[in-house]
Amino acid sequence: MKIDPLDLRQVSVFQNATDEDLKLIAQHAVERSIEEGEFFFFQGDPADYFYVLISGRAKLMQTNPAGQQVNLRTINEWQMFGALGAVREGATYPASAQALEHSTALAVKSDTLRDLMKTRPYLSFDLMRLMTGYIQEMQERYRELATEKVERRIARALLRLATQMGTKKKGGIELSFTRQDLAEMSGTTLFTVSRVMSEWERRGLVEAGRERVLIRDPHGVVSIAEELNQQ
Amino acid sequence: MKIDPLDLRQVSVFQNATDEDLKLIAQHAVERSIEEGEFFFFQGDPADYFYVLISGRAKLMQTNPAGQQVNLRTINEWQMFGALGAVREGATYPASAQALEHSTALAVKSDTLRDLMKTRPYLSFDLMRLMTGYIQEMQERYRELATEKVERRIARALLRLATQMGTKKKGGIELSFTRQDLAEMSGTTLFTVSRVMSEWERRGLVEAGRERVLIRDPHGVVSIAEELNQQ
DNA sequence: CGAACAATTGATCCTCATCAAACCTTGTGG
DNA sequence: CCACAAGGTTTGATGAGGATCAATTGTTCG
Repeated sequence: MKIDPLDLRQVSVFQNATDEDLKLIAQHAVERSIEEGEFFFFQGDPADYFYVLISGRAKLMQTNPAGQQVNLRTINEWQMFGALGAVREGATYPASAQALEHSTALAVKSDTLRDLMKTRPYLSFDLMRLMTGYIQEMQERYRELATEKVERRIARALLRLATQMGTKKKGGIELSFTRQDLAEMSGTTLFTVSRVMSEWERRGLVEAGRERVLIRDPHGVVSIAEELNQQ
Repeated sequence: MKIDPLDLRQVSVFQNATDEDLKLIAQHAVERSIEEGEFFFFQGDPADYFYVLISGRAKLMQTNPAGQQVNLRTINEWQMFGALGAVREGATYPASAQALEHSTALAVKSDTLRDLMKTRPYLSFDLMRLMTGYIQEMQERYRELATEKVERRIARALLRLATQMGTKKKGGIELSFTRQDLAEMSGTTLFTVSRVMSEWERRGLVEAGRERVLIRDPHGVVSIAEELNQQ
């Protein structure tokens, strides 16, 4: 699959890049395709490349020494990932990137971006904008995890997923993921997620299936996520 | 209190700045002193200024709609805070900054930094380095909160505090904070922190007092923080 | 049809949060 | 200098919220 360099402008960090910038980046890019379950990189690897996903879906996750995982975020087409290494020379990836389905990404040497940014402030700004977004999201999720009850956390994770990768179907918003995925996204276990989903189904908020959830009543889910006096 | 502009080089983001840069920033800076418990800014305020703490201590914290708080980090002298707004025009602070003691900070219009960065890539890089550091720390703390037990989280919070603001005394490392602070830092309650501290004191790891902890056996605390098979 | 894997459900147990009461420590004002 | 107030800390009792484990039931795909 050959990529038109100008397609790279869909990447948020490259929204203000010139055509020349994009061509230059494309020239330095290598395409990498991997199968479901395989990894683009592992936590701890030297962060010599950053990636742009051009097809498929992946997830960023952290693992603790005991092997338990948490999902940091899911990566969709035209999103950049593994870019933290572009800033610190000699850095290592702070998380692992695993394909959720057959996926293809462009790999670009971190130096390339670093060099470009030296003379193109708009690139730095757009990358910083992305970073501040991550910081805010992580801060929020941290607070959530520290202060909110599971049901609400699951509701939030579901809504985040819906905006990130939900597809509107008749009757609601369709999502595709396992209970395990959702559990890792909300800091709980697949059992708890399953119970909560069953309860929601009973209440008519969602329709659950294997690796699939249809949100019938988005407003109802929002009200669980937001409701104040969750005594 | 008048500040020598060159002192600003102690700020990590300004480590590579020229003398002229620093003078320019100093010219645009306003000094603000506040008392213990008061706020430099609140979560949700327009982020028109970034700050550099020049004396005292402060904390960054997030509050949820119900009023529960979590501590994101403590701010020490010559650290920058509230800088996320320097990137996004029209942004609001994602957290509140409260003084832990009488504190003074330089407030600088976000625009100033934004304009400087347009022509000084080293500033952008140093700010990005700071940001990637935050992202990594938040990712780690998020994982901790999702997967580790309280005792270990408290141990980690304690160690983080020790490196950030511990002072070596004979017999150990001395720290100054309330149980409540530590609880907010590790996502638990002051009661649990108190119990854990008592237990550690019984084991000879620490010596606890009012608003004060002396770490007698740092290695012992580390082993609690790291130990694998915390079955 | 069978194997592999996702999901459900029930039973049990454990970690912590919550609430209440008492205790210490520090600083202040009479 | 003592008494008292304010706020930090400790400790106990209790219970809820979820994790964990086990067994069973879908679902999908070769």
